[in-house]
Amino acid sequence: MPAAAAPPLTLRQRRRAVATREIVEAAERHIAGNGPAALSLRAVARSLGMTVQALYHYFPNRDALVTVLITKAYDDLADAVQRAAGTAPDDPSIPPFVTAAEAYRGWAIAHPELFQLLYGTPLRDYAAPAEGPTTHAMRRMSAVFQRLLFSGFTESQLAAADTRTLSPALRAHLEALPPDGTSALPAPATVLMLSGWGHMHGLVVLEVFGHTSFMAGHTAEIFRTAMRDLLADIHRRIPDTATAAGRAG
Amino acid sequence: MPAAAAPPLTLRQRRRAVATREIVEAAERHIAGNGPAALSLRAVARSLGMTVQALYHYFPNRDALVTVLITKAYDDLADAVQRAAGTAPDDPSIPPFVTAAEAYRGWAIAHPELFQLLYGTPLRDYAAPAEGPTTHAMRRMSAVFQRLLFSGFTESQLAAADTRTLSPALRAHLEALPPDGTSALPAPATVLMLSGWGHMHGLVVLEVFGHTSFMAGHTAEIFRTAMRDLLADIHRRIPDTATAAGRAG
DNA sequence: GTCTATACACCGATAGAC
DNA sequence: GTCTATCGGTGTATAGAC
Repeated sequence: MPAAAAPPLTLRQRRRAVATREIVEAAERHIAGNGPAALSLRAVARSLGMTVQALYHYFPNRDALVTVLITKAYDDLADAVQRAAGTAPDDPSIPPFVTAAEAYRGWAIAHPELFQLLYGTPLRDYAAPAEGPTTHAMRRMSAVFQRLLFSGFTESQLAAADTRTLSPALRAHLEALPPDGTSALPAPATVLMLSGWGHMHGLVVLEVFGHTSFMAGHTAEIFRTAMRDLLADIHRRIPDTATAAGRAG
Repeated sequence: MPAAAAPPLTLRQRRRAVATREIVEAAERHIAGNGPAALSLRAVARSLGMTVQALYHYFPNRDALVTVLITKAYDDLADAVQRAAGTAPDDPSIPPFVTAAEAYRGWAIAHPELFQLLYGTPLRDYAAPAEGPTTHAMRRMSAVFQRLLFSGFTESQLAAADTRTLSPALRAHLEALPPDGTSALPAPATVLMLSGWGHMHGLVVLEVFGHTSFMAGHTAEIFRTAMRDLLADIHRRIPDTATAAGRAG
């Protein structure tokens, strides 16, 4: 064989990458079918026609696989939100923020078990790696929503947003946070966004976890209504200035 | 359920009731220490110094125990909210609704594992009995919040609340719901309450499940601020009797 | 890299002796 | 009512053959 380095290591690595991907996909299928709590290396191996021990060659333990799955799910969700935020809605009367929020809800409903993996009861005996890549996906979503909620307002407008008086400690804490978007957000705006995040997330969580079954097929309409109101309420709390385009209507 | 006037119990029945109560309490301790997913009859038996088979004499299977635990947790939570709603706040500037919402949050933080049992990922292989007593506790909380949000407004005011236009189907569905409080709620008010429930619940869920750790010790203040704003936003959407016109912005 | 085999823990549930 | 014994299943993880 020609000694000239056609790197066999690369081939190896590629085979390994393919196998790893297949394992992850099988794990996702298993979660989708049986819920996050039922995830086990045995089950994944079974569904691939392998034995458990083969998997240990790709993942040192169950936690490593779970970490990959959580990271991927966070990224999928952030992708869905970001994509929706960049797509012009069919109905021009629907604000882009509402479209993005509906993408959040839509992803959760389309992948309820993955959503549970992210936002449900933490997995037993699973310790998430500190400061993992989940933070990265969170920041991406945060940046998107930040833009959709606050673009068009100046920093001084946002700083004057009508939240209740914030304690100096809270204000200091908020202003010391690393910025998610391009620039740091004034403390009142951060509070508004946090509250709005809770609002959006809460409605989705209640629905996905089955606590709004009495609302039958009307949850989409309620969600849209709530998100439009949320947006309006946040904007109402941001004062107009002479130069700012009027938003009321 | 409170030990109100009950028919005389035989000694056997009383012993059995005591034993049952001890089992439930042990199960609660185990959940509090290890999370809902770790609940098993074996573990409970161990912590009581019994064998598993003894437990089967009190509960036909694991699901029966879980159902009792869930029911009790719902009732505890509803009790906490109801009690707070009936207590005058120390600070008169805090609306009773905010006090009740803080009781909801407080209970969740004090009993995070029980809160997970109620609102987290559904337990694997557990099928909740249809229309169980959980509905009862939900109705109680609903009635409390309904009163705290809407008392002082007439039904016609509530009917004119400024939600976006609701589809006839949704409106019909909402008005056909069995009333939680003393009287049926007009459709727009129900939408506002549902949205508010999601808002409150979402902030609590994010905190209890560890997604707001970056807010350190400031979550209480943020929650209070958000709940005051929530209340104000709902009230702003309910027209005054004098001027029944909707507001534009 | 993948296999068999194994060790050791856990679980729900049942049968039958006392 | 409580016990021992047992069945059949889950899981994580390791050792060693090929």
